[in-house]
Amino acid sequence: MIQKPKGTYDVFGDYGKKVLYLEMLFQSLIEKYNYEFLRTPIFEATELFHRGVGETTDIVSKETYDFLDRGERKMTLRPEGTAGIVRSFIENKMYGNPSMPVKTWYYGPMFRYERPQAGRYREFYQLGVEVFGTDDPLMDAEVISIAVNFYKLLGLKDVKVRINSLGDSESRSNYREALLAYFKPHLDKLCSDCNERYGKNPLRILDCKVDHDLDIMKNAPKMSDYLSNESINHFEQVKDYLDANGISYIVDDTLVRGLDYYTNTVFEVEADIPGFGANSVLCAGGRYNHLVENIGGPSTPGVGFALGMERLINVLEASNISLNIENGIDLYVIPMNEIVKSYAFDVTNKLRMSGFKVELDYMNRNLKSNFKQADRLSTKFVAIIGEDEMANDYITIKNNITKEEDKIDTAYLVNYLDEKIGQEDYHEECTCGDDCNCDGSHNHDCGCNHH
RNA sequence: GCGAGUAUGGUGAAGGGGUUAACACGGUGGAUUGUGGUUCCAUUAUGCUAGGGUUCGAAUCCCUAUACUCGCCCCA
Repeated sequence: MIQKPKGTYDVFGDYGKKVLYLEMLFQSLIEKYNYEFLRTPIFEATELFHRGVGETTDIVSKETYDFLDRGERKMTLRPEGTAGIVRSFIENKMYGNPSMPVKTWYYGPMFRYERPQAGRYREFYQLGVEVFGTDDPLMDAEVISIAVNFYKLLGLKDVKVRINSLGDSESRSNYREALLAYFKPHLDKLCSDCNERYGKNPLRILDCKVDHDLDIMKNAPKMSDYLSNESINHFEQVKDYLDANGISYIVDDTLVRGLDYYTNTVFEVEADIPGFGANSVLCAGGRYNHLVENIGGPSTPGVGFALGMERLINVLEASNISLNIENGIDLYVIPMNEIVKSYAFDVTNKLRMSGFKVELDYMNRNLKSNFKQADRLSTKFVAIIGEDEMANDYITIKNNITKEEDKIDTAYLVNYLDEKIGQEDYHEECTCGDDCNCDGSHNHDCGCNHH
C-alpha cells in the first residue's frame, strides 16, 4: 500500500471541521484589523530562503526540501512564510503603496525536513501576518495583540506571552562580542550543544535547557545592558502599548529566536500547560527591519508573526476547549423503494437549494437501518417518502427529537421546516453558569466565564 | 542528524512456536415486509505492517525495511 509521506497528515472528519472553523475565525478577526490576504507560491527560488532566513540557520542549512525543476532551476519548498511575503512585497512594488503601512496576512503549508513528533510535521500549516513600512512600536504591539486576541477569542486561557528585544544590528553585534568574551573561559563547563552554539550563534546559549541553572548562565551579560538608547526606547514603548491594551506579558531576556532576520522586538506565545514539550510554542514573531533590504528591496521596516495550526489544535484539545462547530443535519430523507427514489432526489435537492442541510439514503437501506443512519447523522427531522406520498403530493415528516409525526403538503415543506427549525432551540446552552444567555460559542465575547 | 518504544479486521484489543486468531464495540441481515435508538439470533481478518531467514510447523523466534509514537537538536 502506498502511504502518506513521513511527517504529513490527511485532514478529514472532525479535524477537518476544526481546521475550517479556525481558518474562518482567524479570517474574520484579521479582517477587523484591516489586513489584506496575500498568497505566495509554496515553492520559491532556493536563494530567497538563503538570503531571507539565513545560510547558517538550521532551517536553511539542513531542513529544506530542495529540488531542481525541469529547467534546472534550484527551487525550495518554503520552510516559512516571511521570505516569500517579503519577495512579493518587493516584486509587486508594494513599497510604492500610498497608504502605508502595508498590512498582510497569509495561511498555508510550510515544509521542513525534520523528525516528526508531537506538534511537529514535515508539512505543517502556518497562519501569519506581516506588516511593512512602519517602525512604530505601536505596530509591534498591534501584531502581538492579533495573536493574543485570536487565542482569547477561542477561549484559550493557558497561554503566556514572552517578549524581549534583540536591539538594532549595532547593539546586537556588541552584545555578541560580549558573550563570546564572557563564555570563552567557561566553555568546558557548558554542554556540547552550547559549545557548538558558541561558534554559530552565541545568543542561543542563553536559552539552553541543559545549562539553564548554572551560575555562569545567571551571571552572563544581559542583552538589556547592550541595547542602544533607541532600542531601549522602542522596547519601552512596545511594553507601554501592551500595558495600555491590557495584554499581559513576561519580559524574558533569554528569548532569542533562531531565525537571523529579527531586530528589536521578538516574542513568543507559549502554551502554559505542564509537560506540553515541543508543542508549547504556539506562535512566534518579531520585527525585521533589514529583511526587505537584504532580499533586494528598498530599506523598509517590517514586523510579523506566524502561528502553527497543528499546535493550536493540540492545545485546544489539551485545554478541553470545544469549538462552536455545527454538527448534524436538518433533514434525512428516506425513499421507501426504487419507484420513489427519483422523486425523493428531486425533493431533497429543492430543499438543499432552499438552504437546508439535507441527506438522502443512497444505500437502499431498509427502514430500520435508515432510522439508525438518521440518528448517526443527528438529524433534526426525518422525511419518509413512499408511493402514497408521491401520488398525493405530501411528505411524512418526523421530528427526530419529539418523535411527533406530521403529513405536510409538499408546497408547504419549506415553510414548515423554516418554522420548526427556527422555533426549536437546537443550540447548546452555555455551560459557564454565569447566566450569560449566550449559546456557548467562542466567536464573540459576552463577558462570561466561558470565553 | 541522534536516541527510545510500538506495529494483529472498520475500531479497542487477547494470544510470547502446534490444527477453525479470544473478547468487546461498530457494520450488515433477520425476529418485526411503512417507523429506529432496548433485547435476541445470524454474519462480519484464508489473515496478524512488508520482505527475507530459522523450523516438520511462525501472528509468535531472528534479520532488514517501512510506518507510527515520544524525546534531543531546532522550530510554529
